[in-house]
Amino acid sequence: MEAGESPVIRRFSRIFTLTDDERRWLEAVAGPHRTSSPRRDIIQQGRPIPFVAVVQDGWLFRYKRREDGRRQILSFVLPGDLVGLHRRVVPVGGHALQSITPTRLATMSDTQISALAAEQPRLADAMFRLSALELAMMHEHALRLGRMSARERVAHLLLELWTRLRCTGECTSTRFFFPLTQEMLADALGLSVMHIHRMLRDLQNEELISFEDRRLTLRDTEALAELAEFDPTYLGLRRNFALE
Amino acid sequence: MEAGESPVIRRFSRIFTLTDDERRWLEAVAGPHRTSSPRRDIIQQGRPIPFVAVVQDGWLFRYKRREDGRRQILSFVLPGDLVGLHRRVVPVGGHALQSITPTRLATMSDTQISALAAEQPRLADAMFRLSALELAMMHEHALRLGRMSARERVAHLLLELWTRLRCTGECTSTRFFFPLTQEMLADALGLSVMHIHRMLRDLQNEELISFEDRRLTLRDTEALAELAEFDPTYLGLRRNFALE
DNA sequence: CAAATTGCATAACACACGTTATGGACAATG
DNA sequence: CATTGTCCATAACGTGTGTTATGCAATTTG
Repeated sequence: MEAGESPVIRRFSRIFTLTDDERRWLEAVAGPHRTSSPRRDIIQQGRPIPFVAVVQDGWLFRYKRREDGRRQILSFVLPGDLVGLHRRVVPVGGHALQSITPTRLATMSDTQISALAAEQPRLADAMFRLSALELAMMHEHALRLGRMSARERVAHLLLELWTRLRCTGECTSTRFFFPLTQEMLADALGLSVMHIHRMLRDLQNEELISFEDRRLTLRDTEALAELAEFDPTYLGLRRNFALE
Repeated sequence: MEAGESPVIRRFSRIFTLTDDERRWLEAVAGPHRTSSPRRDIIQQGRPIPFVAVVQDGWLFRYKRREDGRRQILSFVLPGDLVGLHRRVVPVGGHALQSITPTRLATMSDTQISALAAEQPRLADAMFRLSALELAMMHEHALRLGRMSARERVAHLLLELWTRLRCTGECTSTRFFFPLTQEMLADALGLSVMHIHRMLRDLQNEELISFEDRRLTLRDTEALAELAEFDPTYLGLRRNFALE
């Protein structure tokens, strides 16, 4: 895995070894780039999905909002992830997509997408696999929300984010840039801001994690993984990937 | 929508009008049928996905189990639903599939699946749409688990099941066969059995629902929908489908 | 046909987590 | 450069939901 490659290529490289042709195709597919400042709704709930794109840079999240204002964050979207993939079959999205940091998306035209299956069947498979992975992450998210304690939920989510970042080379140690607010964590994990705060304080006091600046350090990944029963196989990685 | 048709055909008919050719293809695609008695694991967590199939009859659910024995039910699988769709790209499943009632599955061969895109592009699209729907239901499930009260969760799930059953013609009134135990509801909704019991008792006392035999009656669907902010558009149906 | 298990029910008690209130550091804004 | 808002922090208190115990009818099992 070379430095300087786009996150998509690093992402696909995890699935299989890319041929030069496929590599070129992936580099060429990126249509016009769309940039966005932080805290902008890029796709709105109940509105048409405007494009298919690959995240080149930045963090985002998908969320649903209830009439009374309560918000549920469904998933975090990191560099190398795809958005809007279901545009062709479900033109109107049931959830919104919001940027957390400044972001850069590489859009893909509808014609490129529909030509994919015929021209690059292995890449089409890889995309299918990525969308299967998205479902698998939602399954794990349901497990977190339904059957984990607050403490476990926090630890589990932090480990998932760390693992996904390492998977595309966005992170190479146990410290990484962490732009999520406590409110976002609360809305992702089905908890109150107060309680997220308590859990983060506890984990810090126990020296399992620490914050400096806007950076998070996982000080004892094994203890965290045991605490949360974290097993990254659902991310399409082998069991001990997190402990390398 | 005619009686006696297989649930798959009724399901696909909701998406678009099937040609005679497509109808024949769908009827022919059903390979060997697999039947199962209640409470059997048909697919096991961490084991290869043995086949792709359409549910012809019966209720099932997908679930994950934690090391300490706690269980999270991810989704309920009803007649007309597809299972094992990701087999080709993710051979090992991250969750199990269990039958609730006696079930009948119509399996589809791998060659049929891979020929689908070329031979029946509209059916392939419909399947893609069904898998997008599965993701949308997981999103709604996350919303239930993370940001609804126990009372709302119960009402919302009952309405979802009712709507899905009506969608394939399994149910035509507000009363339907309901094989879920309180334990299953608890494990689906992230609650304790005791609390599910409390909520069901309350809803019964308020005459919003009632049970006779193993049949559930929704006595006031509008009140339930308002209570739970239920809006079936995420099921690919128009907003007021539930109130027809 | 016993025996064991499952599903449902009621009650008392416990606690994990939510709510509300308040303040301070910092960043964004006019 | 005030001003406003955001994010984080600490504290006291309230409650929705979990836990444990127990019984009984219906079902499954040997």
